Amino acid sequence: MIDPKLLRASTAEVAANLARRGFDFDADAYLALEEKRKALQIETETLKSEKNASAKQIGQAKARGEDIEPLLAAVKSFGDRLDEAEAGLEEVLEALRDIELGLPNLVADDVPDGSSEHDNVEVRRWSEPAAFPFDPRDHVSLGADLGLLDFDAAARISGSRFAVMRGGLARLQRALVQFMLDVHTSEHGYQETYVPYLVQAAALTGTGQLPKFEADLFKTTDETPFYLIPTAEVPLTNLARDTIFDADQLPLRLTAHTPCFRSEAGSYGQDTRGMIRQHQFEKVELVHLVPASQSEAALEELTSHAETILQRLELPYRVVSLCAGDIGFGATKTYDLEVWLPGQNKYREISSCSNCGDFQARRMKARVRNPETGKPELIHTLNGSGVAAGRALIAVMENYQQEDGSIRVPDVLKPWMGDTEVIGG
RNA sequence: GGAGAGAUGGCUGAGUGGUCGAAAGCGCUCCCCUGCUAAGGGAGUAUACGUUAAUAGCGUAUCGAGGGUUCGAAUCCCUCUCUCUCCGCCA
Repeated sequence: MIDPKLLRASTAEVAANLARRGFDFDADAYLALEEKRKALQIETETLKSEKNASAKQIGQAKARGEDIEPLLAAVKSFGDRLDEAEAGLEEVLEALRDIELGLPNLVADDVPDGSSEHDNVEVRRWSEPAAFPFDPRDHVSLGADLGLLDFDAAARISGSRFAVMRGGLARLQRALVQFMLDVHTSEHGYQETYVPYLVQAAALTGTGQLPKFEADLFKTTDETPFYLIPTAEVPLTNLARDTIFDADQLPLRLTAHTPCFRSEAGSYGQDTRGMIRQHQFEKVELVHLVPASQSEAALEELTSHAETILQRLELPYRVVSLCAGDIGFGATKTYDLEVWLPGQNKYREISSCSNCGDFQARRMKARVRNPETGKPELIHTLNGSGVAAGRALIAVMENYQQEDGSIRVPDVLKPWMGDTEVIGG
């Protein structure tokens, strides 16, 4: 959520910032509502104040043993007026809340202009795509020939956009997860965390997936439904919900390996081949909870932590700074890591690292006590994939493939692969 | 799933319809006293929102959550959530 005070005081500036995203904010409608809110709130609170004073007088009179009948009569008329004012106020507040929850975060000043992914700016590149002495194949073809990646079986069980993996390939994904968790916990100072995969709507509202992106989520049909997490960002970041941290508890670095579930509504026709875009995939997530002053530096660090994984795996990648038009709803600035996929002959997103500023913290009331003033202040939250295991698996398959269709096991994964040095072949 | 008990401020814990945002103690902050330490005395010590130039005043809300009764609810009624104990079941 954008700071309501800022929204109120600097409506035009906020609208201009949101316009960089291509978001059309109806400032006039908002301001009209806000004016109504102000009038109604003042009226309501004044009436309540009068009512409270009257009730207090009655109590005092009664304590003195006086006749309270005349006072009672005088107070009767308050009820209806107050009910009416309160109902009106509630309606306006709800409308305002809908608007506020639907507004994306402000983008940072150093976010490049642009309207789509084509305008994203490459920040740096690591390593170079290897030259293959043969025509590199994509992971679908490799996996099928190995007999270890089976979309047909998945389709019989669950439908499209699911995968079944077997043997060395399934193990390779597990190795990737283990490797990533170990690096982040032992070298980057993250606390390994186990979290629920089913969450309440409030958690998703806290991180910003709701109310706007319900269609992208899987949801149970209970009266109070559970939602399947689309990313561990949701439970990890919500660990800060409704809490006031002591200054010395921050910064907090959390990591978790979870499956992620996405209905991918609106993605039909995109990446239908293979394992790039699935309803269910594995991911190691990184989350930082930091005091406001530290979030810019934290984004650089978090991004470098994700980069470390790709470097150790010796996978060529590039870092792009997302342009204003491509940046996610809750983020104020985002770096995407794009890994080289020889089978597709292009870079594809494998991690997205975002600074959400206080946008999520405000929604979930996550605060830290300022040691100097003693007052609670909103924290800043960051998240990033460190990295997506499914896509990392694809990247390893395609970058480590050999002419006979077998796949070499990257050196750093060997501790989890037993005697297996090559899958297939 | 069944039975019972409970949920109050940073913590402990009082409060069963009326100056209760809430006693008392602990903790914390400041001041005084004081060779040091210990002890002692005094004052202060929630959050959010609104109004405002203001983290000054003033107002509103908050005693697990949501509804209700009442002029007035931490206190009465209803629904829900969570925690604890016992039983059952289970990985």
